[in-house]
Amino acid sequence: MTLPRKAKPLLATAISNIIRRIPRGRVSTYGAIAKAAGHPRCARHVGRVLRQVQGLPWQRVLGSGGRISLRGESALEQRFLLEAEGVRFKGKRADMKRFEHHFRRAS
DNA sequence: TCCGTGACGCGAT
DNA sequence: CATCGCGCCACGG
Repeated sequence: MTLPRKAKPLLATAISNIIRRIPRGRVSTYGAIAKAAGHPRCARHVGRVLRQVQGLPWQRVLGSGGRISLRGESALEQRFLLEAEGVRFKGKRADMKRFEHHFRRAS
């Protein structure tokens, strides 16, 4: 039976799982996460997922180039948390050369 | 179903 | 470096 099984792509789940793979002391970007999750054009959704889903290492997700996308105090907290786990910054951006996490095909 | 809304990204100015 | 504009796309009202 050609079951029109919707099997929702569950973008939120895919994205959440990817984010959970970022190890302590390393970071990634919205775009890279969307891509690794199999939804290369859904960078904007990564942010939404981070707000909805609790328990994710949200502080390890940065904007392109290692920039913090949050504003105000949240931005300060994110930077504080990252530096606390060893991530170093160069001006306003994290040193991606050394701290960006590169996802692999099959975890 | 249509419409506004983003924790975005990137090129142009 | 700071801004702007536009494409992108799942969600919720």
